[in-house]
Amino acid sequence: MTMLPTRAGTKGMPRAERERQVLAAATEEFGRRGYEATTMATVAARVGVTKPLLHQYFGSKQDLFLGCLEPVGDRLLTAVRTAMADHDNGAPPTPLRVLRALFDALDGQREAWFVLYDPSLPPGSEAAHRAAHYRDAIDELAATGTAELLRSTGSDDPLDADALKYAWRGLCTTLVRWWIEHPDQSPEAMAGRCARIFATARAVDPG
Amino acid sequence: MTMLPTRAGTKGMPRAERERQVLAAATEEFGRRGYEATTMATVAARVGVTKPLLHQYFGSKQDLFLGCLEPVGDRLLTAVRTAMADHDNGAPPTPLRVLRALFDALDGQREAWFVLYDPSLPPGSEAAHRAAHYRDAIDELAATGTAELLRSTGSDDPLDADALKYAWRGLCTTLVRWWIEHPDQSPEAMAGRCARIFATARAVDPG
DNA sequence: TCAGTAAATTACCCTAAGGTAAGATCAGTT
DNA sequence: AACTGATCTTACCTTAGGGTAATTTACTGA
Repeated sequence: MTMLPTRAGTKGMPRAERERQVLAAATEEFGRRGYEATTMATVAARVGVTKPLLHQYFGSKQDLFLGCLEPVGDRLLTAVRTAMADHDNGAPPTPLRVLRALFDALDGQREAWFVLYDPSLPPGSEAAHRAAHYRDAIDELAATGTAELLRSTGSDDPLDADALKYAWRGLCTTLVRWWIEHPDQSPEAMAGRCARIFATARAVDPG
Repeated sequence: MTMLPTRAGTKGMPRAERERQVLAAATEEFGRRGYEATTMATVAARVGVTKPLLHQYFGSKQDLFLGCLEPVGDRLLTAVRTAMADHDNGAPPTPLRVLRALFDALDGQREAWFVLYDPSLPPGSEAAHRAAHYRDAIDELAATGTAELLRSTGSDDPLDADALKYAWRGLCTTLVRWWIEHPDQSPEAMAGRCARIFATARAVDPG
């Protein structure tokens, strides 16, 4: 009698399921094209539905974006957090552990990274603030790692620390982008490749 | 009698001068906000003029973009080319020489870098192709540098080479972006900072 | 002084896209 | 068989922005 979580409605599928579908499609679309270039109609079409339904279910375009941002941000943040926490003495160095964690967390939906790092979010908007909040939280974690490094080389310039943190963030973004362009690469393969690349970079003549 | 390069016209200024003004403003705007988010009206307003004038002088929005792209692309390409050419034996290592050349070439108009690396260009458009052409030309130069490095570490995976090239490009982009957020930093200061950052990165425990 | 020309603007058109209102379609219930 | 409620669509409104046509303004030179 009571229809608790039963499939309901007409032609389509229950709301919860449709919402999951939409969020997956929107995350990929926002990540790939960016917020500005993504249209509600396109997202709707991807799941075989029309625009008004998205508005009924999620509200405005920005609300839909926020719906994508939260799970992605949480997932990435905890991935980095745990990767930095378990530093067994036999484990790979922290940067590689973090990268490996990111690749694992993004596997299956690699574009999700760019939901966090979308430069086309309306400045000053709720979406921009929330995305920045997640970025800052991740940067915070990165900062503890880089600070350690900087002490070891004797640099105490705070701007150096900031730039290094920034460079690390940019490097992660770049590597994820490369990964997206090479869909056949597994997270493991990527982690190994990063290790080799780091080793190569270390071979630069220090002038 | 003949009015060769004389100041002409009415209230404003001669066309050549206005065009230079517009190109400077548009380059900054395209670089800062990206192609999509830049509006003709905004660029026009920046130089105290209205939209139709831009169309009369440059044609379409894309034409205006191409007008910005060409000088920027040429400037950056030759900067990198010459930086890689003069490797005296006492000089800093190639990556740092290239960065220094970029900072010098971009000084006074740092956003110009992102005219080349704008992800919001209409896919398949003339603008996208031309920008890609410049990027590829610069990458080509970078590839000769990274290939040398890779030989020295024994890796012969072509994907490693591609990823390294890609990572280098991304690192440059990231460093320029940091620089834009720190307007008081001179090119010299940036070059020095990059050297310190590289040294710090080399201190990562190789696992 | 008056014609010619360059510089620039006002007023307009058209399309794309965010957003909404109202109705259509169907599952299950009574 | 009619009702209820969930799903989903058609048709529409509104705004922003690229682009154009026609006109105005003012300098220059005869």
